[in-house]
Amino acid sequence: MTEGNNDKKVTDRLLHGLNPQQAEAVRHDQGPLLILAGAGSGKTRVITHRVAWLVRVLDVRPSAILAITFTNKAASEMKSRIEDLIGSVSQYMWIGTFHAMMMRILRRYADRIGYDRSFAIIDSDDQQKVVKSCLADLNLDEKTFAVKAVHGQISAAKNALIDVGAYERQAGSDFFRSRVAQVYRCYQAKLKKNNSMDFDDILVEAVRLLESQPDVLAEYQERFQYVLVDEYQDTNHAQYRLVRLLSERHGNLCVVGDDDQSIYSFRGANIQNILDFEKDFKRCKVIKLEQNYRSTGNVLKAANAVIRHNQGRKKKSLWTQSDDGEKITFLRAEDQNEEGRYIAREIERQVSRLSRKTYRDFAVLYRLNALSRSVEQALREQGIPYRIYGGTRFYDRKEIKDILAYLRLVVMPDDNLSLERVINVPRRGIGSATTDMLAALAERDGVSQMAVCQNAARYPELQRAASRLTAFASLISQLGAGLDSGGKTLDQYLDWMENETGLIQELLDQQQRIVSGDALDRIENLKELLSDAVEFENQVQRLAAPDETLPPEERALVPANLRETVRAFLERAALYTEMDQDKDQDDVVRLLTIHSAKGLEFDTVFIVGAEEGLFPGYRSMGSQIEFEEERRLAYVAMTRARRKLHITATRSRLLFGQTQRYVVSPFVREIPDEHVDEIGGSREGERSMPWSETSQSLPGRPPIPAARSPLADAAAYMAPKPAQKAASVHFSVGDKVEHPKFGIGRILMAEPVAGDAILQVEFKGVGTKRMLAKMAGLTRLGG
DNA sequence: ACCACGGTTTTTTTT
DNA sequence: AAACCGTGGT
Ligand SMILES: Nc1ncnc2c1ncn2[C@@H]1O[C@H](COP(=O)(O)OP(=O)(O)OP(=O)(O)O)[C@@H](O)[C@H]1O
Repeated sequence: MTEGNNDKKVTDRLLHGLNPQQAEAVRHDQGPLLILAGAGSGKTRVITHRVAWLVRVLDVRPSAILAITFTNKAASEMKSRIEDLIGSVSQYMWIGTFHAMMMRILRRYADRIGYDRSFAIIDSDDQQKVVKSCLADLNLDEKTFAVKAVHGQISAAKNALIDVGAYERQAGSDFFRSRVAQVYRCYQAKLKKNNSMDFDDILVEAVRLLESQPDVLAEYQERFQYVLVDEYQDTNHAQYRLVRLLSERHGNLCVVGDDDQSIYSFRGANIQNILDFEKDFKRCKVIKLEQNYRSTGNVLKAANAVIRHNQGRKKKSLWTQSDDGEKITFLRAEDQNEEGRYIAREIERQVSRLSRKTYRDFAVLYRLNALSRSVEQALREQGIPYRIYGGTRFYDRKEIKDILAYLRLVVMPDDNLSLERVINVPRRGIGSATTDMLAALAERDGVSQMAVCQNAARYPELQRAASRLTAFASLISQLGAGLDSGGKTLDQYLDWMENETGLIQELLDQQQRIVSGDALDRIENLKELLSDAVEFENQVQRLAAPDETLPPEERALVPANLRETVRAFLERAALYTEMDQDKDQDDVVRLLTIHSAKGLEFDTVFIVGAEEGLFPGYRSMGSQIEFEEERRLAYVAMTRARRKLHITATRSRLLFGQTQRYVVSPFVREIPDEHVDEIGGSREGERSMPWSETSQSLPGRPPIPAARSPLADAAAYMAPKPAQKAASVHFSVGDKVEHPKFGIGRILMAEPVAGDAILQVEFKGVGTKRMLAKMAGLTRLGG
């Protein structure tokens, strides 16, 4: 098949908006291809167009294409761009993260390597718990063997594809490592017994599956004629192995990346993967892209000047056609409050001006999540809508994890980890003595803990606790019945469950006793999960629509009933972050770490906390390797800006409970003077300038906190907030109501919460109760 | 079994 | 500063 056979219009369209090097990369046909290029040079665009080209011009079957992205968000963007280019046949392609793609394979074949195909993915929280219980089993002291450190070792080993046996051999008689090896062994055994994998296992077990099952390997090797990997500089060894395996048959592997943007070594990413690609894949073609389309001159030249200080990188000469644009503004602020106020004021100024900027044009980037606090506060005071990404994922909040654990328990009753999580949440009088016994009995009889609960009466050891355990087991089966009884949507089911389990009631009680100030937030989060479920079901329905021409193999993965929808929902909760579901059109300022900003771009970027010790972090300052990774991080941060870059540093900062004095980050000092305007002091040394000189260019003393605007309040929400169904709750204080259980009562208080309302109702002869209006089953009595 | 208290520890970055 | 852990009283 040659290009000549095809309509010139099609080829023109697919090459439109590409420079000659990009076009060359797109048109490349057989054999390995490395696209090595600096920031903003259109690498991602090349992958997208190349995929379209393969299908439209080279007549490659869409299902023969595997495209790996770094985040789920990047995957959905790529999907929709490709769909724009070639239409809905793009549905047949595999586009996603390594983890998401390997899950597809594992869901089909995990039984070949000793898992049930419905295995669960455990999150880092559960990972820690398992490590802890292994440490306890092995009588290892958590002081000497810090849970995080041990888990870090295990995770690193997995990323490097070192299995338990190999780790044991390597550890030899080394005191620490040999014990870690024991924990590693125990940890894997426990996961397997619980039919679970952790995040790393998704890759490791996929490798093991492919390497041990020749027919499975052959199937996918045959299938994937073309494999493309974006952000290749941040792949780890397991991912490298997967790429090799999957592309081996056809040899059409295209990887795209920038060694200067390798910033995930803490997660096992190996920059050598991209540096050695030419050696690794013989007859490899290398294309460099050198024109930057993203940033204005000053931004780009400054970033180039900084990254040039790194040793052992592949030299690139990035240039741009666009003019120099505005200089970078560097602010030396007195402290974090002034830094925050500067940002808030600057954003407000740009938005209210005629510069036609909107909030979504701005992003604030930082090295540590902890730095978001002060910025957040300043934005809130100015009434600027914003959203924070990172930190604790929405799905990782305690209350969300609790309800998800119930959900998992309903579809997989044998999941001991989930059972342990919720058996006493809310309080059911099942304490550690009972749970320990429960675990021991399950272990002894080789059954799941749920099975023991179901037959608790038959275990004399359980004594009086037996009835509580049976009650718990019947709660779960009752929840299961609700799942299969039909007629419910996912969000309705979740809503029902949140009440049935007593989780909501517990939070209501907590709120009443003012024990926990965030009980209300938690209720809101639980309600937010319902919105999330609505959105998820909509997506599922779109996929399941009869006009979607999915291949049978893929269609089998689309949930056909509520039970399957629940499984899919759980899987998404394990794999997705709020960033992945981000609606770009939401008009809010974005606050995120530099790591999570990789691959994104914004009109105006603020980099905060540019102080030595923070950025670069003091830990990295002893090692050249780590110091250079910090510099790459600076490079990534700077190159996110399209038009304007602000960098701020404080003289002293309150962080982690102490105020410390800081000097300006060396990376800032590496920017040539001609690209920078300084405010508030020099980037050099500590010649502390008299503050009064510049103070008029900055906001005055802290303003009296502005009334919190509703806009800001809504935006302070971490997760996207789709329109909630209009609450069908019109109760107001003083209404007379009837409750199915408590009888007649009067409403003392009504407080709106996330599309619902918390009611405080006084019932005759029963007392005061708190309940959520929608689920309470109240009827208003005509007065 | 649960809760309150006090002392200790934490802090990179995340698919 | 805030989150976490273990302890001892109820
Ligand atoms: N040939 C082109 N003409 C005009 N604009 C382009 C061209 N190629 C890419 N761009 C634009 O340049 C910007 C950066 O592109 P892209 O995100 O693909 O770069 P990248 O190399 O993946 O960047 P990074 O490595 O920094 O994530 C995008 O806004 C894209 O639309």
